[in-house]
Formats: sequence, C-alpha cells, structure tokens
Amino acid sequence: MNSGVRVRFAPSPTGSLHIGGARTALFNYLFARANGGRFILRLEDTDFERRLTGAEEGIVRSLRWLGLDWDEGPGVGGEYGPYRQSERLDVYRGEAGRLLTAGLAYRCYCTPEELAADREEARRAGRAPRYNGRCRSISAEDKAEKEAAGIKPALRLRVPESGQTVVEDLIRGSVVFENATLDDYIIMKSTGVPTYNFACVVDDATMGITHVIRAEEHLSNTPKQILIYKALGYPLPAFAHVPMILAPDRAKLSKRHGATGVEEFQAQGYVPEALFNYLALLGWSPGDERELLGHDEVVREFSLAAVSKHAAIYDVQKLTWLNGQYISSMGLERLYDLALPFCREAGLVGANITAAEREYLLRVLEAVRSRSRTLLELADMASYFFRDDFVYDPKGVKKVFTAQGVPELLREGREALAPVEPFDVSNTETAYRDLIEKRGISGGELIHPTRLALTGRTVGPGLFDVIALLGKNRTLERLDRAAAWIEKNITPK
RNA sequence: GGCCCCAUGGUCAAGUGGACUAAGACACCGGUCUUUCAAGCCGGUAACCCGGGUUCGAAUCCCGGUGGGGUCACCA
Repeated sequence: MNSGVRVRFAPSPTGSLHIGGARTALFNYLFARANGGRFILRLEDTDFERRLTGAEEGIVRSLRWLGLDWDEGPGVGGEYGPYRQSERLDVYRGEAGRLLTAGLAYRCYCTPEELAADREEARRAGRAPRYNGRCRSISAEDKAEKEAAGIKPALRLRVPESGQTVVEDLIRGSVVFENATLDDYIIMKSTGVPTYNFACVVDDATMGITHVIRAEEHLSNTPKQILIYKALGYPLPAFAHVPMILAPDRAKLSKRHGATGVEEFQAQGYVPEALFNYLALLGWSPGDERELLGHDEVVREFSLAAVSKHAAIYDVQKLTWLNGQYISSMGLERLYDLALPFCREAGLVGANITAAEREYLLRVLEAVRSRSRTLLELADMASYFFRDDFVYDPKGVKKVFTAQGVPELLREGREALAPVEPFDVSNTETAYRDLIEKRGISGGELIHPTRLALTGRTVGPGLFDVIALLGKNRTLERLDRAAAWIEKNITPK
C-alpha cells in the first residue's frame, strides 16, 4: 500500500538521539505507518564544525532499537538519495543559482564582524537585530571593490518587505507572520555550503516530502522556509509542529538534565516497548483510558489531530512504571533476549550459554520479573540464583538473624529439607510447614531467616520458589553456611 | 526586548457550549492479599491561571492581562 504520504526525520549528527528527537521521529514514523506512507531518514550534516564522529551511527542505532524503521535513508537506500546533506551540495548550489539569476536572492559581502557590530548596535538601540540590507542594492562599484578585495559572498534571500506569510499547521491552525518581521537571511554560506533553512527546503521539495512533522521550536523557521518554496516554485507540504518535550524544570532538554538520551535509557535497563509506549503518550493519547499500548495499537490509532498543542514535561517515574509493566507481562523469550546482556554484565552468565543454563535463566526471570521495573533491577534480583558471593543485608541480619536459636532453627530446616524428593515447590513447602507445626512457631519465624540465609535479602519471590530454583545442594549448603555465620558473628540477645 | 506558540491536579492526560458534583494513568497516602517485597485488587488527597464579555448556560467561544515555552547565527 502506498498512499503517497512521505515524511522524514532529519536529525543533525551533533550528538546522540535524545528523547525529544526520538519522539519527533516516532510521530513521523507513526504518521507514515498509520497512513500507508513512507518514512525517510535524512542526515543534516552541513555544519561540519559541530559534526561529531560516531553520532550518525548512534542515532541510527537508537532509532533501530526503538523499532522505528525507515523506508529510505542511510543504510537502506532509496530513489531520492543521497540522504546525507553533505553529499548533496551540488543540488543546493544548483537551486541557489536559480534564485540568483531570477533576482530572488543576492550576494552579500558583509563580514561576520560587520554583522555582529550591526547586531550589537541594534541591540543597544533597542531595535530588532535584523539584517540592515546593506548589500540588497549594492552598487556595481562597491561590488567590484569587494570582489577585488577577495571577499567571498554569502547568498541572501530577498524577502518581501510587506505582506504576510501564513503557516497552515495541522496541529495549530493558521499561524500568521508579517513579512516585515523577517529579514533577508542567508541561504548559502560564503563557503558554498547551504544553511539549514535552505538545505531543508530543497531536500524536502526534491525528496517529495508531503508532510513536514517537526518540533515546535521550528515553527518560527517555517515562514522563512515557505518563502523559499515559493521562490523556487515548489508546492508546499503540509506542516505539523508537535509540542516539545521539556525537562522537569520546564526548560528545553539539555545535557545538564542528565540522562535524556535514548542510549542512556537503554543502558539503564528500559525496554524499547516501554519507551515507545511512553513517548507515544507524551503529547498524544488514544482519547480514552488506555495507557498500555503496543506498537500495532498505536499505529492503528495514531492521528495528528489528536496531538496536543502544549509542551509536555517528561516524567521518569511513569516511564519506569510502564517499563515494569512490560517486564512483567511481555513474552518470556523476549524478556530473556533483553535481559541477557544485563545478566552478562552482572556476571551471572558467561558469553556462551548451554541449553540447561538458558532454561534455568528463563525460570529465574519468570520468578523475579514482577518485582523488577528495569532490566538492571531484574539482573540484580536474579543475582543470588547464580552467585554464592552475596552478603547478608545488614538490616535483615538485625531483624531476623539476631533472635535466640536461629542457627539451630536453620539446621532443623536443613534436616527437614534434606530427604525431600523430588525437591519441588510443594514438597519443600510441606516439609517446612510440618517443621513449623512441630515446633509450634509462626511461619515467619522460620521463613524469614531462611530467606536471608538463601538470598542475603529480605525480599524476593515466594520462599519455596526460591528453594526449588536453587535446588537441594545449594539450599542445604546455604543454610549450613548461614548457621555457622550467625554463630560466628552474632551474639544472641 | 521583537515575533510566535501554549495554559485542566506535582506530572501525563480526557474534555470541541448542557451528560462536569471535571474521567483515567504515574506519583503520594490508606486498606486488602501474602512468609517478605513487588504485582494485583479496593479506596483517598489533589486541577479548569486571573479579569471582563458572549450565552438561558462556559473548562469549552471572544477580548485583555498574567504565567510558561520557543525563536531571533554565514547552528541545526
């Protein structure tokens, strides 16, 4: 199915993909998928000063991780390429030449120093810092003089001095800009490299983009871009400016806000399903009470008309809650795949995994998943199933190891469990319940110290699940070890 | 400062003139279940920025304030 809809996400490879960019990419992706269109990835890498090596790869990795596959762009090709602006310089030069010969653009010989001085003066005088138009109607002599002095000109667009430019925004309606508030801005730098507004328009036009969906911070660029479409004679695409994602202090996302990059969330143990779901819900809602929405459901329901107008502050707590929901309800095999790197990182499993190890990890994950909100927590919750080197939680020691007769109780527990066969949940529980009854104690009096002895913790899955998972050898060994440890380290009170 | 956008609980967010005594979710607080902690379930606290208008009626429409945000580069 091809509806003719073409949208693009056009990041600049100056850093990693943060959640604001990811959300913009997501909305473009959703719009394309919801409307049978094509989603295109384009790299806006004309600022060679700020360009960062590895940034493109990082962005690509993050998009793929989130599941936002593009139909055209780096790595997949397409008939409108190339998809990196640095590889399209001849296209921009050609289009700029058209504007120059048509008299719609002109050469500007002002130096950056002159322009800075103009701006400073305007600022002091309380005027808007607009270009003063010095080169708009430069005389032939002055021009010759500048050329002779070897000054390389930049190219400016001749902006109408009156009238209005109206942005018909799919989310905000008509937004009117007075042309008089716009100035003749630079479209080609003196180096022959296009500026953002120009390259963006040329690419969107020549790549057949039908809907420009981008963050609201670009809204004030749009009238400038519309003027270029008109000058070049290209039809206008539809525009949609989606609300921004703000940091908890209500400011635009930046490095000082800490972990806001997709890769950082990934490293902290967030799963792509959850981030996808959360980001979709930031600025958009299905219109009813649903919160947990999978990929297909979001694609089915997404519409720009339902996108809100105001900026949203992201809330890690809700993301974390969603993440926990996904961790406890996704397919176990999928969870395994996602959790494996974290388990390796935590030293629970090695690089090569036998079928039996895999089976065991699967069962462990099943036991601890509902208690974990991130994969990091998950690996941590799973650790004592793989490692014997845990220490007893000091708080727990104080609470359940210091009572009178705990070592003896643990040894009795050990004796009760030793003959159990098969060593499963219900048989071990029966053995323990019998002991509890025989001793006339409460369940907790035996169960709590046992848990601490077996796991080092006071929290975790049901005790008999833990026991069955650990198996007889490790259970008995850990009970012995704890009894001895208590006798050595604790003075009964 | 100029221009532009926006405005429902702490946060996300439903709501498009009467069904609003304003959903739902996160967070928070209580209860319940349980050997623990989660999860689950039940319940609670908490919002229409202010002022004018229009209307029989305004969270919803209009105007003005206020507040927040964005943007004003040979950055993107």
